[in-house]
Amino acid sequence: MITEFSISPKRFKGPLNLNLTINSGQTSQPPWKNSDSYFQELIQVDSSPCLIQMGHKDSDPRSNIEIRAESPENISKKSVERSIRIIFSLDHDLNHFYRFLTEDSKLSPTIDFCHGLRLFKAHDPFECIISSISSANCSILRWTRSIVDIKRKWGDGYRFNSGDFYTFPTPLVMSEVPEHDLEEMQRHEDHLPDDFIFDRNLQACGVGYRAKYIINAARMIQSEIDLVKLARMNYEKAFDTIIELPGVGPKVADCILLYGFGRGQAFPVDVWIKRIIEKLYFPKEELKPQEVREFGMEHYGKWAGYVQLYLFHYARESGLLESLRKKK
DNA sequence: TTCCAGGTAGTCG
DNA sequence: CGACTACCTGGA
Repeated sequence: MITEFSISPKRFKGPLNLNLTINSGQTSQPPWKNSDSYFQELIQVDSSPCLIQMGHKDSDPRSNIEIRAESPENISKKSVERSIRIIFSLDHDLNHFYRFLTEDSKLSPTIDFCHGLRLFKAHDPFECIISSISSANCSILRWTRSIVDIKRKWGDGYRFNSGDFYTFPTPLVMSEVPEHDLEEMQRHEDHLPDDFIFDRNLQACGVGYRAKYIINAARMIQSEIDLVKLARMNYEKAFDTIIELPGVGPKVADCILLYGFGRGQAFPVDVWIKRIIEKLYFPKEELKPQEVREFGMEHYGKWAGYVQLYLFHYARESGLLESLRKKK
């Protein structure tokens, strides 16, 4: 079944830059496949697989967003639109946010560099959790490639005219994946072909020492940690719960809550955000990551997540990042 | 070749 | 607690 429709920019507040949003390295998921100025990804809509293809008409960010949804099941346009509005944060009022940025002279320069950048939220919270764990101490290029690899190896595949797409595997599937070559080999016991290639294990996806974290996190989500309940908890309770997962420290926990669960008050602090905040607000002193986190949450309130996103992207594009490099 | 990338877990004082 | 360090991997 195929559904096509468009969303007028009049139906959300403020600009949207799809390309910027999708490719800004947010740990919700890897970038969507880009083909011919349209973006594609397989998502779940009403628990059914659905290939989304979307882009601005004539690649003009001010024009309608054109959307095509294809699914083996019957899916309503309304459900598709609801999913897209969530993933691309179309219900967030960026005009309101830009007024907030303008009030702080430290933040106002970010607007020009980030015009239309929105939170790129998870279409699968579990994928976001594993992505965030994989991103720790790792380049964006590498963790995104790992996630794509994981989907191809253990996700459910669907074939469309525009290519093959895969879901992210469930916690149950991930909890049973071999950690490394040795474990993969052991599972085959004694009937191994001579030309056997070890590639259906987690470390072969390039996640390195995080393989152990990922499998154990999947097991905990499978058994004791209920993501549905997590979504209903207040922030600190949810933070205390999710940080119990192996490989999840404060930065990753805040990323999961921001991108995976849409908690805008999250302020994930990595080394760059720490340096940027120090540079802008505390030029004479050095803060601890925890102090930067508290500063961000108190100072930026419900916009903390966006400020983090904008500061990071701004610093990266403006050259501020380079000037802050190697101080350690 | 050596270094570093959007941190975390483990150890030690 | 706070400070310190090892850690997979691959691109520059």
